[in-house]
Amino acid sequence: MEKEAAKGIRRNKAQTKQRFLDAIEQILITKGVAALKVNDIAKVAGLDKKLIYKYFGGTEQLMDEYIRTKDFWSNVKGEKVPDAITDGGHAFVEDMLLSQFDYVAKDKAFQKLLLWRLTEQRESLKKLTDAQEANGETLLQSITDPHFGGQSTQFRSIMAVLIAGTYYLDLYAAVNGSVFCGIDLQAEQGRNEIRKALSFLLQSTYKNL
Amino acid sequence: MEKEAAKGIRRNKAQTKQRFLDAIEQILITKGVAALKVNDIAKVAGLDKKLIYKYFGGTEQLMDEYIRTKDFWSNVKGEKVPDAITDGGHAFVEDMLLSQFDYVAKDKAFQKLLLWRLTEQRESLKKLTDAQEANGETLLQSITDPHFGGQSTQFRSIMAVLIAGTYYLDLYAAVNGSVFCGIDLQAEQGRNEIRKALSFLLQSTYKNL
DNA sequence: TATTAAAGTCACCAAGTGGTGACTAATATA
DNA sequence: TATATTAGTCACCACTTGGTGACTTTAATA
Repeated sequence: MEKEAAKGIRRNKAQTKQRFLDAIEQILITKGVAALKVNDIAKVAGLDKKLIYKYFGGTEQLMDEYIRTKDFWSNVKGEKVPDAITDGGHAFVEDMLLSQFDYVAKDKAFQKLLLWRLTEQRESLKKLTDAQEANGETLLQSITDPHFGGQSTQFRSIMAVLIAGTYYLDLYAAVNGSVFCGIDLQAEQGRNEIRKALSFLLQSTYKNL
Repeated sequence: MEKEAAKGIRRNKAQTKQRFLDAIEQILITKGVAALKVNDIAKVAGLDKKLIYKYFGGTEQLMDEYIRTKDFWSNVKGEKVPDAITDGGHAFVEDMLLSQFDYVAKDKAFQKLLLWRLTEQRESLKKLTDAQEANGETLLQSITDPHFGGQSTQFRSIMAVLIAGTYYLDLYAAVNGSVFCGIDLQAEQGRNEIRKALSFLLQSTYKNL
């Protein structure tokens, strides 16, 4: 019983597993976490739910595998650390912050993941969080900590506020009337105001901290 | 059939309705929105679910009434606008921001409401949002707009980022390992760093904008 | 005290939920 | 080609879900 190495044949375990993972994402995006039920997942995947138990062990494990296998780093990947940093990472951090603001706005699945993480404790989500933290820690240590020295913790707190701010605003914009503090978060003009605010706050930090 | 004016008697419609509303809050706090099911609500309230349909029309309406009747303004109420403002509202806004940061951390029910609002579109939640916006608008127009003049929109964007930041950090702290950007959001020390960050960013805004 | 309206209970239903055992169908190898 | 193995289907189960009609119990008032 050799594997067929996933050709486009009728019966293919790997392909079928992927179909379920795709179904998860589709439902997540369109209906949210609460709609992730076995019967519906199978319906969307166009396959029998029995296979979910056979291949993943159950819905929970399927969801975990989705979280584990989804690539959330495409936005960060492009951000290679420049060779020489002369501004304490100002330009780099600003770019990261702004592109994150745009990335989260676009990736509906990632939005749901953020929300999911605020709603439920789940090992696979915790893993994702830890990975994000570890990734950030590396950047902070290599780029900004040296520049801010004794104030590095204060800088981290500021970054926490700014990043948290972009997350919340993107999540808020996706659901509500989207006007927050009088700023229309769905309009390009409003989003530009937020970008300017982020840049301003970061600039002030680099100047005054 | 006169009303008994809600004495502590055995059969009392008003009291019974309140019991259901209390049950909603309890479940919301302990298990989250997803756990708001008719049978469970009735069980927690210690009454028959039929009464939910009789008195409210159904679970949906009961939830709506909970959202409508809960007082979310206790944190803002204390914040009476001072008579004379000479600092462009700096002290007032700072106090508002910091006390909001603490209020949201404490009120578990409000946290769930914030989350709910990011998860689902619901008329009663929209109403709550609109009320918040209207309230904020009044403050912005009377206090900060005059001070910032042509930059008032930019100031609003900054406030949006800062408020959104406190919301997200409080929500995040309530669920996860609670370390965000290397800051421990459950430890008093970490929360103090965030407070300092908020104050610093606001101060910079008042100085440099 | 008898009557009546409302408060509250209970048994029951239909639809949806997660989950499984027994089956059929395809396919790799002996 | 025969056979074992795995992919995939299907019918079915027990339980939970939202929801209701028929009932009993309380208590205000004629």
